[in-house]
Amino acid sequence: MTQTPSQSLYIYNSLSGEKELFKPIHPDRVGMYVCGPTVYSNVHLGNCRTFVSFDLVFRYFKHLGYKVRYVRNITDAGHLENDADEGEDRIAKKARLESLEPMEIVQRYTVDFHETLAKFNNLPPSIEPTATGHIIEQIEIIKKIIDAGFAYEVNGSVYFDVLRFNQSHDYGKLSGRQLEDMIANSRELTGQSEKKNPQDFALWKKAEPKHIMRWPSPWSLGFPGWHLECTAMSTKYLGQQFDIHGGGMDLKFPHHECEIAQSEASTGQNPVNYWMHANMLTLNGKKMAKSTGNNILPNEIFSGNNAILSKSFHPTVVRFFMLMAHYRSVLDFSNDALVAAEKGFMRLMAACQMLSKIDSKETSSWDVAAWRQASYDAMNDDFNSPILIAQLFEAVKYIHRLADGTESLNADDLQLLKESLHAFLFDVLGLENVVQTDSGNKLAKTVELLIAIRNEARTNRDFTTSDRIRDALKDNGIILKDGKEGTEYVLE
RNA sequence: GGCAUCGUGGCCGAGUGGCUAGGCAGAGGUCUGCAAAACCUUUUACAGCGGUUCGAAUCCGCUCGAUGCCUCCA
Repeated sequence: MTQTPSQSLYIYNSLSGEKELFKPIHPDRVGMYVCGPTVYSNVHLGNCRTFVSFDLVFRYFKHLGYKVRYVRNITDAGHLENDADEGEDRIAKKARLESLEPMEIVQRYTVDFHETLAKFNNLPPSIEPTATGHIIEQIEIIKKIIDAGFAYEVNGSVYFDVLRFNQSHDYGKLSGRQLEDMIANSRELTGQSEKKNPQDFALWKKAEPKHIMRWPSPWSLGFPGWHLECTAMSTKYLGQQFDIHGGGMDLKFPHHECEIAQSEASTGQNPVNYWMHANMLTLNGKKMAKSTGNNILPNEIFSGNNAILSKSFHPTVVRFFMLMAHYRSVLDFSNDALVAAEKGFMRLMAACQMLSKIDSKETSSWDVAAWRQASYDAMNDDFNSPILIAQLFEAVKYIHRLADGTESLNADDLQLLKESLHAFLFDVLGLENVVQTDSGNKLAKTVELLIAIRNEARTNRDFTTSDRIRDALKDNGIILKDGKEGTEYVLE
């Protein structure tokens, strides 16, 4: 593989609100943490978009030659239904509703999560820790925060003292909020909270009698707060300071704001150099969310089993559709958009196959290196996959010209084009070539025989026979395409 | 109500001051027995109003509209 061009990668940092030159803490290494799912139900398509977005980031860093440690957690405890004072643990609730052990719920939906992301061709993270596997680490962090004076215990529960923290730190810097505004705008829902202030959040909760997930701690038999697990697991595997922290836009506040507060309170250090937030996938113009029912499941798309869909779609087409938008933009899901994406994707794949049959010439009439650099420039500008894809379609145009001889490439340039295109399509974007010709098996032999018979009939101007073969094959999902090089076929 | 983001041609979706984004659809053409497919060419933009500038989709202000967060959600 040829060397990649010199790179200057810029990342939009949510904390500063600007694109910043990426400088890793350790040369040639990247530490990245992304908030994973709470495994109490099937992942919906909106969830998947976030993980596809960060899979793109992961893949691109790897492609550039970085050694990447990608940590993505599984939240299997501590994520409350509601307000931290009264809410029920999401997993425990689901377990109660389905009469299962909480860990059966966790297992079922963790498996679903992995299977679904694998269909989208997401690479598995380097480490996938669980919240329940890191209770001890979480307790240790709570102790440090208490010792630093930024947390207090009430009736066996421990809360983070946001007001106290804000006196010496900036609570709200990530989400652009002022604590005074939050206080002014908060309405007391109930007067019986044991928290000092509504803005305080739980680090440890004492378990109610009905709460079956519980662990011993210095304060009570209980369970850790949701925000704490990510602080514990990210710093354990990536260090007190690491390069990139990602997650969905909806986690910016309060979840990520609280993570910053917890880290700064316990270590005195800002934990993350680059905060990245992936935007929402909408359906009917509204955010997909489990709680509102405004969502669509990946399997419904793969099977076409949903009223808004006209047909089924391959996972890689859905991935391509997602990557046609920038990760920081809201993307609206629709059948029409998917159909358009699919057609474009197929054209890309067809050109890719065409390229393998092209021969090199003495000279090059097209500057492949410049095209390649423009493609890298797109990705280096905050992972701008839509621009990269536009570049790939530019390459498609030239591949067609190479095929009909109006442009030419010498052997080196042709090789560079093949390697680059392949790398961008399959390594960086993580697409899969799903164009099926099925060559070599029994079906292929049969179809090729029928094509031969049909072409004999066409030569003899026996169009009744030739059309009969074409129509019959079409009825069985085999489409014939008559081209200059002969007749090819694709499976529907 | 507060904070933030956004409003681009029939649809999706890039683009932070001047140079064709791209895809899909539409139109014309090439090829073909016909069709499909493929390929080539091509039309329709920048929510509204005002301002800054030689010049704005791009900067500023206002208006209208949409979305996200402010309670759990990627």
